[in-house]
Amino acid sequence: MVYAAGHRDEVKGKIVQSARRLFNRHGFDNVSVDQIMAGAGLTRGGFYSYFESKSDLYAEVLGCFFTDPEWKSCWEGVEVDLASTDVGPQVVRAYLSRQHFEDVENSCPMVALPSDVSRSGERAKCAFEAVFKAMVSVLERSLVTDGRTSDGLAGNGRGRHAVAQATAALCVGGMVVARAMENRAIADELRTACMDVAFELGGWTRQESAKNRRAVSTGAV
Amino acid sequence: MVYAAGHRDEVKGKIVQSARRLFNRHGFDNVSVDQIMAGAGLTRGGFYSYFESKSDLYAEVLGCFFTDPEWKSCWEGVEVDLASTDVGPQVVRAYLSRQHFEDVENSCPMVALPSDVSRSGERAKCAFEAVFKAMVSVLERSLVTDGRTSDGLAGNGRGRHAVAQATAALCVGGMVVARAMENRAIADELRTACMDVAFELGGWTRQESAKNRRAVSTGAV
DNA sequence: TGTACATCAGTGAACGCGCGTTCACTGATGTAC
DNA sequence: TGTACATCAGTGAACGCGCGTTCACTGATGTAC
Repeated sequence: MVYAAGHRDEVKGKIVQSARRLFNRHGFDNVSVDQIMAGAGLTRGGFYSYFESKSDLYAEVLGCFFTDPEWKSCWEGVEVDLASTDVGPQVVRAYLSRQHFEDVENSCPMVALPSDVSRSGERAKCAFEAVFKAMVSVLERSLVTDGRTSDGLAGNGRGRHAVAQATAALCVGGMVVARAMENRAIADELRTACMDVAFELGGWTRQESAKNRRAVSTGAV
Repeated sequence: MVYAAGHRDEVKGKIVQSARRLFNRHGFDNVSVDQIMAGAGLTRGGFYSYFESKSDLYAEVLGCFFTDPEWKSCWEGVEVDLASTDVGPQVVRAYLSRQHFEDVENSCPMVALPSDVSRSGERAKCAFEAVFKAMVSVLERSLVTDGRTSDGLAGNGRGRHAVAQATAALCVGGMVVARAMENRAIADELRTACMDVAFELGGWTRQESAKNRRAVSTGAV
């Protein structure tokens, strides 16, 4: 054996990570195979011994966000403990954080690539859907519905799931819109507004929410 | 004068509309000048007597959504009466409707092109921001906050604005995510969930909300 | 009225460029004998 | 131990293609005289 076992897997991982960063920043069509391979420390010729085509890589890149059990790649540097009981507020806070807003390269693909995926094929859409389902599932588990059952929204299984879905859509939508605006102050305001409402939807404490608002405006989160 | 006055404006409008449909469907980079001009019944050569470059056209296309005072291009075929007092629920219902979900060509640019815009320059982002501000403004005017002032969210000017911003982000996010998913049933479920929560945020009646749910599931809206 | 000319929106061939993809080759390493 | 060979990850020149952009040209119409 000329190369160590696992060598190919390691190189393939480097290519995927390079592609992930570049796709997040520039979109699928504005990134060339040359750039991806250069980002992995290689040259273009080797690409096709690892992937069938550029589209093939695209699907794999989107999928890797889901297969990563820790979702680390989404919010690198933001601590989220999935085993914690208040994982919901943690996820919302991390998702709508200034860090996630600014770190485009390591962003959640739902924020960086939604319109690209909606124009793509089945594989890309399935990967996107899996990421969204995972987010909804995490939020649903930590929804606080006590005392809110009377409003008919969060009172049963269907309602809990619906509220979790909407909360996830609110987080994704808030970030997507914030990233597409020119005025930074309005983008910050929007993130805060979405965080407040997401906390209300989740039934999480107002203190948490107020803490978030301060954190967003001072840039600490 | 060889051609009638207004001829150039009319032709320019045709090019912009052709570009709008094509950009919405395929994104900026996957549409060629040839295709745009063909869609307007012309050939490529004439393009540069109307626009400085393809990017120039892009900014103009995004801007035209905002300058259109009726937002007709966003929800063609869905009736929204901006003078009506319950314009809020109307906008939410139209925005999250099956028609808007399916009619990609005539879609709101915030749903069809958000990640493209976030990678674009100042002009595109300003146009996007203007569309979002217009939507927030419409929603804010028809928020019902009576009886909700005690919760501290919608009790003052800042709160009303924040709730309107979050409601808009929820509508945009719900549609963006729905379009990027593979499973149509889950996309429908998500639209319904977002509509219910948006109605709750707006303080609009539950009957309206229930009506929406039926409409979504039967495809009537 | 008729002829020559001016105007200008639109045409389509051509240019240069970058991209996705292919493929003959390199060169470092392990193996056979 | 030494020599010839096999393996294969990675290289980089080359191909074909489509794109954005340019430009000399066309042809329909109005105007001058």
